[in-house]
Amino acid sequence: MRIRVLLADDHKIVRDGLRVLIEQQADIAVVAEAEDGRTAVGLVQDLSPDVVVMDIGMPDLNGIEATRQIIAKTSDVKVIALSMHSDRRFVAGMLGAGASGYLLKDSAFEELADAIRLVFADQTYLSPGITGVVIEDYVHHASAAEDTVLATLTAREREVLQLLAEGRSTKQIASDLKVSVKTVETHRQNVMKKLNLHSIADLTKYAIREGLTALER
Amino acid sequence: MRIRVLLADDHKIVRDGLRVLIEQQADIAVVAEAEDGRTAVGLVQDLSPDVVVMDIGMPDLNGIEATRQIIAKTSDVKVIALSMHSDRRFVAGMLGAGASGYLLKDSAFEELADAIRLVFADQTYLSPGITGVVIEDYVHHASAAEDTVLATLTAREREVLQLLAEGRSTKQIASDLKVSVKTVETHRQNVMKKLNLHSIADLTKYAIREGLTALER
DNA sequence: TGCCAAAATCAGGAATTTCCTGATTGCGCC
DNA sequence: GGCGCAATCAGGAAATTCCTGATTTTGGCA
Repeated sequence: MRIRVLLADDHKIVRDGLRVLIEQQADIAVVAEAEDGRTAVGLVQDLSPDVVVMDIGMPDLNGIEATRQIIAKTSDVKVIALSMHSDRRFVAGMLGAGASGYLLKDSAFEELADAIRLVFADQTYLSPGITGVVIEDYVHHASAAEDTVLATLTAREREVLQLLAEGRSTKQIASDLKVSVKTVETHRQNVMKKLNLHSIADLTKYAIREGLTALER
Repeated sequence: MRIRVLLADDHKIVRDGLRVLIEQQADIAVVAEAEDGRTAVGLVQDLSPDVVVMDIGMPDLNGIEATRQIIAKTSDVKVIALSMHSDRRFVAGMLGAGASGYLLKDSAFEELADAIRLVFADQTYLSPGITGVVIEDYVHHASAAEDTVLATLTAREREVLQLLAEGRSTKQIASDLKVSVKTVETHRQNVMKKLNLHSIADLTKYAIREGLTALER
């Protein structure tokens, strides 16, 4: 039986490439692809793959939040982060969310294949460039991602914050999340109160600084 | 004889994927890879490939500048831009530098293969999502690579944009500028129309990119 | 297992903002 | 003198925000 992998990355051409590479491995198979975090969470529920290869910078629901939700809901699935940056906040965020591996996109594909096998065997894998960051934080017992106030936001609040910072209206968000407008409002108000911010502009800047949304379009 | 392609992208795992995909095509071959723009320029000199597939966001020498140099030095080579964003500045920059194609990373791989064949046959290729931007610029004879769209905003509009991006409410801005709320509204609407943005979050990101407001607090 | 606190959900109603259209005034410029 | 553009403002419907309060779900944990 091959190791069943779910690919989550917002760029189709990147998924196309990874899929072909993975399919060349006799012991690994791609069972599905997702182009955003929310889709990934749903697909994991439906298909229970063995391993999720997760990009961090995705629209709608980012990789960290998606990982948090996946790990919370599913016991057995492993997540490998596939990221452009070695920024400590992303590393700490993904590992804190429960990822078993962290790979830089600079890596050669062989590393990804190895990482998939390792995490499937209940081990962990970090890109060489990442281990340094982790060890440093460990040594300074830098309580991981957490000094950030972001930690005080609940998962749902972070989700709403990200969508707001992506330019969605309250109504759109309510529809995306399938809850009422009033609920979304409440979440936004709680976020504003917790962060002591009072406008969408300030929320957006905060989200950018925290890596919840990208500056580019 | 296969079409000889040079791959330039700063993420090895992405190059790995693209290479495998391309090698599956009977009529296309990858002759070399570059992980930054400067290396790409050198390799084109040495190998004179038929087509260069060029990422835009690369270290050292970005894709736009690299393309400019390649086109200047080599007569026959074609360049296809492979980019994450449909931002008009990147599109205009690459096309202005002499690229024959512009593909979004959202695209399926088949599009890239088609694009390679097209530009090799002296034609051009634009991703569907890109054509709109180009046509719009063309219609408004927005002389392509022009200085930032910001130039098209009036002084008053820039002023309002900045205040919005700083988190002020419409009412506050009206009071600051000593004009009516309605006037501020009109300015904001004009800004949104000109920039084709539809939320305060997007306006804020734009203002940050243009240096109208700072990310820090 | 049963209870508690936090999280998530929703509502009512007043104030504010947004959205769309249309209008007026002043100013430079050919 | 007329034209285009910038800046100003209005009306009115729709949407959002702001504030308060309430119910249901959920995850520990004693």
